[in-house]
Amino acid sequence: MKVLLVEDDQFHASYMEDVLVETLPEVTQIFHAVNGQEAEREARAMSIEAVVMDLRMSQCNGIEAAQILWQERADTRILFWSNYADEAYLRGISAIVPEDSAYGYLLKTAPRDRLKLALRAVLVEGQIMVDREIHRLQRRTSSPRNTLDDSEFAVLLDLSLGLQDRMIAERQGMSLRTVQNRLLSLYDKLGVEDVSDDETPINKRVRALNRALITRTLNIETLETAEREFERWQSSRA
Amino acid sequence: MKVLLVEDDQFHASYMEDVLVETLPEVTQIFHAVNGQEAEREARAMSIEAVVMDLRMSQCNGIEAAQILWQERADTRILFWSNYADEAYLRGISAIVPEDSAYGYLLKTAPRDRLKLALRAVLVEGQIMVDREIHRLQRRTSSPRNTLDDSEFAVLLDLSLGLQDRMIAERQGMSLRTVQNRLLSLYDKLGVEDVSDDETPINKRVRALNRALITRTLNIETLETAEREFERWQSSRA
DNA sequence: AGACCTTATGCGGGAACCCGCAATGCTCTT
DNA sequence: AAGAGCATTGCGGGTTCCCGCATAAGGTCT
Repeated sequence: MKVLLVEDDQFHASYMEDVLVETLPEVTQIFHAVNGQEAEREARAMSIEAVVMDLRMSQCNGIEAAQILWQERADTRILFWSNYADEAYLRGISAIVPEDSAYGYLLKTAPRDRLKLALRAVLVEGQIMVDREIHRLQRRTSSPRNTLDDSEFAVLLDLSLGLQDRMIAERQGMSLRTVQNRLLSLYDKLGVEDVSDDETPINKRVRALNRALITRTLNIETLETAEREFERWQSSRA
Repeated sequence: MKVLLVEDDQFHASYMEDVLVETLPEVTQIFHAVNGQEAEREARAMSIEAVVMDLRMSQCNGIEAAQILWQERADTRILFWSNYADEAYLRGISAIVPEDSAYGYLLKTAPRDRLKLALRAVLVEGQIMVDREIHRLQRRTSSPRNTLDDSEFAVLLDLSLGLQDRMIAERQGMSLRTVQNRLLSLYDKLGVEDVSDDETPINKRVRALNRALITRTLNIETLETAEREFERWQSSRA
């Protein structure tokens, strides 16, 4: 089995390589890439079917890279391996994972044993495996039922790009007023108060983006990805 | 000399420890911390005068930790050591560095030789040293003269918190209209177009925050820090 | 079936925002 | 000293935003 390791931190890369050879005797070759473009080239040239992917890299981020890999062959098995337990990453991944593909999401702070287990489960057995830390995070209830549903999240993405209500409505196929209702529930779930302590009114749109970032519902990579998707959508109609 | 190493990634920590003992025979003891609170305690208990500090950590971030250390003893020598060349970090540091303190900013991708040099220059010789990669970034000219001056940056921070014009004016001691002028130049420098390609008007405030994040003028840690500062400011008047 | 709840949508108004126009005051040059 | 240039501030108007109120459609429970 050939494995592609996409990781721009040399220490983490060599650690992972070490664990790979120790854990999986099935592995015959390990290829390297330090960003998304390289990963794409390598995977195509070497017909890779198992990948370990860092999420935060310079250039193209891990989620977009994974999307390209899965477009080319949907049965690619990918273990995402990240420093951060951002809800944004998990949402990004579940938005692009093909029907019955194998993938996993593990934190870099996971102990060696759990890493070994995840490597075998995902890359060899083709299972789906998500680090408990991350799963727990998704179900958190810091404020009452603050889990965003898909349409709310889509509106949040559009908002974060700076789109106005009218454009969001057009893009989401909603009426103007519905978009505004979504925004209302977004403000609620993100904990956007209409006034701060000291009777200071705030700009809710900006505040919503701020809160989404601080709670890790969004992160900067998400914004970049959303931007590119918006441009594609915009050019695909005219 | 006692050195405190603040770093939550074990690989990077052991690498740094390795380089430290190899490079600086002056070092007698190396203490460890994995976040800002620990760093504060250790530094106080051990009367530390030289620190190597990661910037992105869970809990308290590196810049706030440094601020506390410098408040307790202004002659502490700190080498910041980060994965990311965000302008936001550099601004955050230069905003809190005391008069003639020694500090440095180095990327983790820097080669071992440059790291050794920086360690000696900052921790032993008390010089100031900023990685060329970062310095270059600060002077970038992707769009014409897009370097924000201090007052523009302050307004950007307030905007990113979701403050309205009136409140920004009060906090910055400007008139309402002046704040709006600052916003105008912010929109200009951040490349906020009034319309996208396809005649799609946008929400400039949100767009400004979006652009600031994508260009790394701000990052999420900056937002968190700004939030705490705003709360302090707000409670210190009433 | 009828009461009830949730969701989508329309309407209207008050507040905030964006920004052109213009007046004032400061600095710098000639 | 006069004029050019820039920052600061006020005013006014057009637009967007936020949201209460009201209506309609569709689902659920008794």
